Formats: sequence, C-alpha cells, structure tokens
Amino acid sequence: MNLKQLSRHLGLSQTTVSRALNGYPEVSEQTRLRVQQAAEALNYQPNTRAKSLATGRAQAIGHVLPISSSHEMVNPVFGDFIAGAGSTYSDAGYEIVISLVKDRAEERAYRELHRRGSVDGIIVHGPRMKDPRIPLLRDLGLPFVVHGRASDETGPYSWLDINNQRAFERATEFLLDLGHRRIALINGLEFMDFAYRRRAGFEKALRNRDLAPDPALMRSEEMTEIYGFRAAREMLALENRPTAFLVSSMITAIGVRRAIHEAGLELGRGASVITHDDDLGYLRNGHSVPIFTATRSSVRLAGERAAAMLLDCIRDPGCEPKTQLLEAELIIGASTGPAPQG
Amino acid sequence: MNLKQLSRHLGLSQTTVSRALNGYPEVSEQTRLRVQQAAEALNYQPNTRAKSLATGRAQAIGHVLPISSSHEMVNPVFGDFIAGAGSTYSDAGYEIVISLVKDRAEERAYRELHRRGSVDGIIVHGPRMKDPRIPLLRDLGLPFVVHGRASDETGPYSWLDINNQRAFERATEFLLDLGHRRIALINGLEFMDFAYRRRAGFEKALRNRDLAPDPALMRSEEMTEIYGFRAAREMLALENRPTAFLVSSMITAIGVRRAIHEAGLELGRGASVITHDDDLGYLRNGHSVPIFTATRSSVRLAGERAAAMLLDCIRDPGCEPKTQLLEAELIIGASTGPAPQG
DNA sequence: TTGACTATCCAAAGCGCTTTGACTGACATG
DNA sequence: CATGTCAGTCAAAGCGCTTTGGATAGTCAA
Repeated sequence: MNLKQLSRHLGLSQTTVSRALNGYPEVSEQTRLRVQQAAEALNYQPNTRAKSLATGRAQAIGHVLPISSSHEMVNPVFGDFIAGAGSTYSDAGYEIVISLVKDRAEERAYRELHRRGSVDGIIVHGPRMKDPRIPLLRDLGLPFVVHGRASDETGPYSWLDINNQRAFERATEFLLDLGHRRIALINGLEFMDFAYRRRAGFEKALRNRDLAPDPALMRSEEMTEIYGFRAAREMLALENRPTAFLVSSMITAIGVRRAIHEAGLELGRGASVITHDDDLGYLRNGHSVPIFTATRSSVRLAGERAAAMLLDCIRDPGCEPKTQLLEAELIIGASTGPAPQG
Repeated sequence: MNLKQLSRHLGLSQTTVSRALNGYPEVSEQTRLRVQQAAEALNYQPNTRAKSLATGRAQAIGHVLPISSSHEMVNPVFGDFIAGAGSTYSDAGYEIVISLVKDRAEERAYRELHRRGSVDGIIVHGPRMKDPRIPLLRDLGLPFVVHGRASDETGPYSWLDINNQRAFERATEFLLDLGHRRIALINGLEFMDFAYRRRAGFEKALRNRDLAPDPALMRSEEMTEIYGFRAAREMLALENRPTAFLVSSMITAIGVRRAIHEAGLELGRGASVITHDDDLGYLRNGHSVPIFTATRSSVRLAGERAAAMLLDCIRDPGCEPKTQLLEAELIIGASTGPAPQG
C-alpha cells in the first residue's frame, strides 16, 4: 500500500492525502479524519526512503562506534547510552544508524554518512583531547553533539559531558581525608579526553596537599577487567604498595578487587577502592549499600540529554552550540576505609 | 556532487556514469576508468536514499533491541555481537539500523521496519521459546536470521545458536564428577529459549545420576550482577547450602563470587562456580588461566556468522533456511574444585 | 554492398514521496 | 454586478538514482 493507491482508494489526490497525514492546515478536518482512518485501516506507512529523498531529511541519526583494534570490542557503555537516546529519537520519528569503524578510520565514516545523505545528525562518541572529527563535522555542516569534550578544541561546538576532573578531584580528596597517601590511579586511555581530565583532577587534589603523583602508581589502558586485575596485582607487589585505588570504570574495578582478594587483603580494610560508576543496567553498584564507593553519573541519562540536544540542533540549524556539564555524585560504599597504619 | 553534475562534468550521460560505477559491462574500459577517476577526484558518493528508492533495496540490516523494562538496559552482549557482524555488513555495503523497543512492542517494530522499507533483512535477538516474531517475519517475507532458536516453533527458519543444553549438561557433569551433589542453577529468564535449554541440560545431567533438581537451588532472572549476588547469598544462608553454582553469564557469576567471598568462602574451595562465558571484549575470562571454569562461546563470532548467513539469504531469496549450531567449549579455570567434605 | 552483430552510449521513465503553483467554488464586499 | 478573499483541492515537477528500450557507429561475413 503506497500513497498512490491510498489516494486512489479515497478518490483524492496524492497531495491532499499527504497533507492530511502530515498535519498541514490546507485540508478540511472532515477530509483529514477520513484519510487518517483509511490509512489506519489499510495499514499505510510512508516509505522512509522516498520521504527522505523528497524532503532532503534522512530522519536518522548516526552513531559511529570505533572498535578498539586491541580488544575488538565496542565500548560497553554504548548500550546504555543508546537505551537512553533511543526513545527520544523514536518519539521524534528518527531512526538510528550505526556505523562501526576500526580505530582511526572514523573520519572517512563521517564523510560517507554525510555525503550519502544517510543521517541528519551525529553523536560523536569517545572524543580525544585533540579530535579532528569536530572541525570536520563543522566543515561538513552536519549537526552534531559530542558525548564528552575535546580539551584542545578551541572553536565552539555542542557537547554534553560530566565533570570528570571535579569528580576525580573529590574522590582523591576523600581518600586523602581517610589518611591514604599512596593512591594508585587505574585510568582509561589518556589520549581520551575523559581520562585526561580525570588524571588532572587526581593530580590537582594531590598537589593541593603537597603530594607528588607517583608514576609507578599510575596506569592508563583500555578499561577491561583484566587490565584492572593486572595493574593492581603488580602494584600490590611493590615494596611500597598503594593503600587505595582510584579506578575509571566498574569493570576495571572488579578486576582490581580480584587482585586485592588474591593478595589476601580485604576491600575497604587493607585496600580501598573508588571507581567511576556509569550506572549501567546490568552492573548496578549495589542497591541500598553501594558495593564500591564511587563517582556516579548515569550514562543512560547522558544519552537522553544528548539526543534531545541533537534534535534541537537539527530543528534549529542556525542556533548557538549548546553545552551541558553534569556533576557526578560521590556515593560512599563499603570499598573505602581509613588507611591502614603502616 | 551528484550523478547529474558528475555526468555533465564528464560529458557523459547519467546512464553511462551509473553503469561505469556499478560495474556493468556495457561501457568501455577506457570510459570506466575515466569515470572512476573523476568520481574519486570529485569525491562523489551516491545518495543512499535515492539509490535504494530506485533499486527497491534498502541496503540496510535491522536489529531490533528489546529494552528490558525492569532494568532499562540493552543486553550487554549486543555490543560484541554487532562488532562481529559489523565488518561483514559494511564490506557488503550494508548499513545497520537499530530500533529500540520496550519489551513486547517488538512486533510492531518489525512491521514498521518492513513497511517503511527501511531494511532488507533482520537479525532476531533474544528469541523466546514460543516467539511470534518468527511466523510474523515469515509472513512479511522479510529475510531474517534468529540468533538463538525458538523451541516451540515448528516451521522452518534460519538460525544460529550454540548448543546450550549440551554445554550445561557437560558443565553439570563436570561438577558431579568433582563430587558436588548440591548444585545451584543461577539461570537467565526461562521464557528465553537459551535459558530454557540450559536448564534442560542441567536437569538431564542430574537425572542421569539419579539426582532430583532442587527447586530451592534454582533461580531465573535477568542476568545482572546484583541478581547473582542476591541469589547466591540467599542460597548460602540455607541450612543445606549448595557447594557449587552453575551460572548463566560472567556478569552474574561476578555477583555470585561476591556473595561467596562475603560468606567467608573461597572460590574453588568452599564453593565452586561454572559460568557461561560469551567471551566479551571488556570482560575476558582471564588470559592463561581462566578466572572461572566456563562454557565458552564467542558472541562476536556468532555475530560474524549470523551476518554472513543473513546476507546469503538476502542474495538468494528462494533459498532453504540455513542453520548453524556451535558447540561451547568447556574451559577449566580456578573456580572449581572438589566438593568440600560435609 | 548488404545485413547482422557488437560495442558503446543516451533519453526518458520510474521508484514513492513532498511541495509549488494554480484552479475552483463559495462567500463577502463595495 | 463586478471584484476580492479564502478554504479546499489538484496536476505536475522534482528529489537522485537505476533501468528499459532504443540509437549510432563500427566490424565482419556473405
């Protein structure tokens, strides 16, 4: 069933039927009702491709996901992010197009999505400090919102980020207040903007108390469980071992916890852990009592907000770039305690 | 830059340029070369929408993801599945369209994807034992491949599954051989086909040794960490507590491990654990020595295979449904040991 | 020289929709 | 009565591509 058939069936022109269904005012209420009922009854749905060809709007949002070549994985927070963004999109009649890209070939992917007319806007995931995608998208004139920020980018652009620096600064202060002096940072890849900022927060808090960050206690890698385990195990084997760990993701923190147990220590006693917590659906940080003391910020919420921002940008192309900075909450769980007396 | 402009630039007709680029034989090699070079130089990419309108092929594959209403989450294995499928799709020039759907509204989503002409084929995720989507898609005539199976479905359809029953049967036998008699099953939702089959395998192994499954030691829920923790904690508080746990996912097994530690037991000593392991990128089950004894099957590989099957079905619409059953590997890790002497 | 091919190219129709510009009555206005 | 206004409708063009059905020129055997 297409427009032509429907309009013939109704004895109306395609124009009128199209207008009736799309809410244009030049059609009588009576006709509109008749058309809507017939469309419903005959199960008519406009062909997306034809519609977008005619309007020039793709009615789709692009998400380009880099696949890490070392672990061939998609960032595990993506599922929750898209779960948040999804309903916003579909309420507005947008589809989601995802494009998987090996590492740095992303630029090409963006170019193609744009030139092929596949999408009306893009969410940029995993920005690095200096990220060529931002000027590129600006050049292309394709609306976009960055999930995160790019520290080295000077021009204006829309972004939604959490206050990573402040979150890790507070977490570090919390540990310092508990008496910890040897604090390890198990960070994400530090060319990623979020990880860079977290490190900055960590170092700032230390310096504020006249402590120097110890390179032996700082790691930066892709945030897998095994990475957390190995990093913590190695550090716990040091002569002058850390009494606390500040970790960039729950998954990695689980690895750290495993190493702590293996070393015969108890979480929150022999070794404290604070992690960042994206509040993932399948990996909730406890219920009444949090498992880990954590800096928490829901990535699902970020998805909702970012999607709304992007749709705004698409609706009003001339608008100023919007920004949104969310604060992470510091929640106190059972994984932290006073520094052991040494 | 569109076809019209490109062909004018070359002094050729649109027909010839289109044919040259799409590899039709009715164009001289010399002309083809000239066209290809110009297309490259001028950065020409055909508009996907126009192309698919003209050809009737959408050049896109649909993935409908149910969002669990209780946890508002997307199944965490999806990222890896799509990472596997992605390159197969993009090599063949297909885009990925994903559609998020709250729980059971899926049927409508499939119908719409089809009627709107958004996709040429669909991967069905998370089949239940009796799944209305299968007859629906058959009716619609839309090519599809099911990731998993639907036990109650009698008609033919294409699927790719792992041998869930055999995997859990073997795992149970392994525990029985170690002397365990009270074995708990921490399963996924049992209206899901995979969970149903796993339970069947578990019960079969018990019955083969004349043991009756104990309902107090069997749970079925969405596979989150917290679920594993709670279920295991409650069971460990029983008078006649289990000595081993058979768990349906790594994430849940991590919760089980947490409960075991909390109870003051040691993994592989006081309590053994076997889990199913999807071999997720961010959650590898150890490196040389596996953390958990596990039934392992890579979901990324399943994604690759399923995508290839689907593309085959699309290319050859009249073909017989294909099926593929992958065996899970039983890998022995440090989480299992002989049953404690009671 | 002719007819049959072959190789190479093109004009135009068509995919299913939106949108422009024009038309038709009905009604009010002067 | 002529004119203007307005609500409601439609025919047709156009979005960027593919594909059908020629057209043209060159080749070659009869």
